[in-house]
Amino acid sequence: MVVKTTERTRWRESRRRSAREAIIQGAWTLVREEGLAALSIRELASRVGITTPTVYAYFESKNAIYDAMFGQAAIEFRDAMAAPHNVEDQKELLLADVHRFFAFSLSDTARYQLLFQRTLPGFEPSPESYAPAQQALAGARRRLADIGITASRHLDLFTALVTGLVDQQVANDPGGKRWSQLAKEAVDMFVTHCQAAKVSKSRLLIHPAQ
Amino acid sequence: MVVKTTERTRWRESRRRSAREAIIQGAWTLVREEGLAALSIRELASRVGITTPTVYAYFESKNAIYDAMFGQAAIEFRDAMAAPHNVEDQKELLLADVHRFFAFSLSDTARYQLLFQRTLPGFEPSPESYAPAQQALAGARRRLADIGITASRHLDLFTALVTGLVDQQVANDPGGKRWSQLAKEAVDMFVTHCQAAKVSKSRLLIHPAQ
DNA sequence: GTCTATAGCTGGATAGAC
DNA sequence: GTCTATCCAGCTATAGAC
Repeated sequence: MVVKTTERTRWRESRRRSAREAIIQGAWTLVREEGLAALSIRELASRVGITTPTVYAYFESKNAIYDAMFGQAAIEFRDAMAAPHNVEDQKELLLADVHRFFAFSLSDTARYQLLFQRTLPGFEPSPESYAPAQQALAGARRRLADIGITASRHLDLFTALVTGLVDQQVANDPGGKRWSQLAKEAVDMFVTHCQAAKVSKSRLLIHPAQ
Repeated sequence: MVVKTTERTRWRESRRRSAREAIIQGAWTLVREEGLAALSIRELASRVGITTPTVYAYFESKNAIYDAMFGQAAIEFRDAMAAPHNVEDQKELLLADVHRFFAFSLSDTARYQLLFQRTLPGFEPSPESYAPAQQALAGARRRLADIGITASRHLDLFTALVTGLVDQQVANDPGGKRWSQLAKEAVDMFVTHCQAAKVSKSRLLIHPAQ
């Protein structure tokens, strides 16, 4: 009861800023501790210091909470990837982006799971929540185009390579760098391959009979 | 009631072979239809034509059912990957393995999810169930060694690349071949890269002073 | 807006008769 | 081994008082 009182005091303080924000924050700490799928309205309310009906005063359903979390995470992702770099070389920029993706993913694996793995049964993000993530992917496409990689199959190969590395890292060695340390080698391999493909293609254009 | 009767008839027939087998089969059809996490003992029992206590006569818990499914899937995986090939070239063999992995994964995405994605909260396969999968991974390691790729970082790069491609395919285009058609290009890229790394390393050995 | 109280459901698992 | 009946816990969500 005493504990409840301090929680409610905290609640009233945070209300001055935003009640929705406070609930979302509680949801994040909960899923970080107990897993993304373990979000429970009761547990969430109890931790934030309110009751379940109050949660429903701010969100119409549990999936609405997931959607708000997704929207927040997508904005964080876009902003993290859009921050300016202090290198010039185009290939270095691409590698820096990959490192950023690793850092973003590993700094909060629950967020990573929500954003990039379709693991919540029955949940689909709303278009509004999804939009910022699409902007970030468009940025990646631009980065590749800047070094002359535009073929759609190469974009697909790149996403598969990078998400494959990050997935392995998150799933099998979340605190280490067994796969993240392969980022540079992987980007080198990929860029070399794409440029070689381009050269052989231009040779074909010069000597079409070959 | 009439329906129940026919289900129980089917049950008695299947009992002659193996009760556990019949329950596992029902579990597979259930998770294929409703998702891996949606396995429910009640629903499972109802579909197979028995009651929940009967299920507990054959499996001590729900996770024991998952474990039996995992063990069966791991054996199927090992056998699928170990079947003989009818090509000779070592690089072709590696590519054939990748194609087999795609085919195996896409032919049953629930099975893929159980075997290769850690998505069930609280479930860990027992060592006995896991063993066949390890044998298959050892086969992949041997295949890479046959073409001179032995560096552990290259094994990690290879698994990340292949699982990345398969993950994208399973998650975003399960009926198509948007990523599976990149298998050959990806394997070429990877093998070329590893062999180039080897050449430059041997050069360093010949001229250690650079 | 926030509470108490509870509806209504589904889940895993078990007791005990047969 | 298989059933009926049930326990107990958890969940989302809501009714209605204040």
